[in-house]
Amino acid sequence: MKEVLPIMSTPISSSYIHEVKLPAGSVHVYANPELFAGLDYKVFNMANNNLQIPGIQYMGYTPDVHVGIGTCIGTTAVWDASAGYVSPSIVGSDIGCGMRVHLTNLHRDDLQDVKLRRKLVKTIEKYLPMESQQRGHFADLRLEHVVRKGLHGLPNKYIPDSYTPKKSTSLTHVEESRFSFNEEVLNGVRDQTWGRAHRQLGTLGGGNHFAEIQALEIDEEHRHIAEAWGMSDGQIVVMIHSGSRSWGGSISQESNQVMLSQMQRLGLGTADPRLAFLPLAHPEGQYYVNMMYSALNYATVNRHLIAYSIREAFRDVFGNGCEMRTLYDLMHNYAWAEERDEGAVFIHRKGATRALPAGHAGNPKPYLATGHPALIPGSMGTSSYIMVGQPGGYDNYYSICHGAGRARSRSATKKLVTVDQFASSLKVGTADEIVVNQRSLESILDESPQAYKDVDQIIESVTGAGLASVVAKCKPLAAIKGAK
DNA sequence: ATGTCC
Repeated sequence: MKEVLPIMSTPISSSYIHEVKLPAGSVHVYANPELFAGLDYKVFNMANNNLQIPGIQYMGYTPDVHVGIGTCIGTTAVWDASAGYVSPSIVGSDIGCGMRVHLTNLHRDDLQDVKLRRKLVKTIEKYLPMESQQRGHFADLRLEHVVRKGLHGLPNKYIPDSYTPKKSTSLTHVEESRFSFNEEVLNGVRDQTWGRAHRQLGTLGGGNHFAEIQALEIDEEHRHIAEAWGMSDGQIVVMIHSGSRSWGGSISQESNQVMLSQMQRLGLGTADPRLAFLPLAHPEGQYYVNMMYSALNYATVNRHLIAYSIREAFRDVFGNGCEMRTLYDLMHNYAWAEERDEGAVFIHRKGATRALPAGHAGNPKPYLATGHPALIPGSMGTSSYIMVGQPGGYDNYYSICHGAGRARSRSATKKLVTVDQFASSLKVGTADEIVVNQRSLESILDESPQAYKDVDQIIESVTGAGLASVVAKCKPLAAIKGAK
């Protein structure tokens, strides 16, 4: 592929916000000077390809941006909501991939003993289903109800706080509890796809997906928000990172192929032959949007069920008085319509988290006054963050980072990092050990912190650019990774 | 990310 270099880069209002002008248009990059200087030129090459899609109104990069298939992870791309385009490449293969945090009534001191952390991890392994060894978990669930109705498709027993409706947070403290769509698209789904997706419900999956037990460190400046959200220093929380498993995977793959062949017929294309897109109004564009929404339902329910299993394990270890209410569930891979000052727009976020500020009408009701929690995972063994949006996010359509951002490929990481180095970053063998469920660290070596950029630099870029603020830092005590 | 080749 031909190398495309930025013609000009102009700082906008601060050294943290850059407008990079390319032959096909411009991309706004939110990054501190150090991260900006270290960006791979390939991300600009990729931006230039994406800017060739007709009618694009805006493109932004978050500080954790890195090369992906067709489109960088860390992209926000915007079209008109009625006359625009949709691209599975700018959603990402794991449709609905996202984060969830639950608040417990336990304190860091309760988990001081490394043996107790080991017991907790073992118990979570017992309750958390694995696709490869199903033991009848969730046999009473109808997958069809789940993909059609999201959290509202679950029987009451899976809404753990449903017995106190006024205090229930399972259905209210989420980005969306149900995505509505034209359900006719489901008629064409193969039996095998239904079956596999049902077996995978409530499972973590591989790659960078995880469940972590963390302890909170509240940011002094935003303590009032933490308190309003029910968070306190040393509080134990459960953070979950997962997506729509093979349900969303097959939608991505099939729509990519179908769209690329339709594009050929219509004479559409960019310099990147893998970059798939079609007009929103095209039947295959409509098909993708509808199926994508079913995957957003699947992904939200999947994280909910992972939390349900972990809650069962916590109650097994700590007794029935152990609470685990939902703080929030939100996604970083999707496309949907949003209202703006200028009218309705169709926004893609690929590895970008929406962080709405206080008072924004897009907040779910419980978070209207404060802004909703924006959940940002760190790399394994490093801190994660709970943030809140700031008004300065408007220009970037309120998108912030989605994590540390990969610094090197999985294969390059495996060559660079030894198992001993990984073990030492997890403090294995010490009283502070971050207990991991996997027996062989080698199998998840490509997830070691050395594979990722420094999450603190990413967060500093987001706060420095005025996009969002840190409400709490989350220090990991134990991590559960999915099986390969 | 992933049914890592229906």
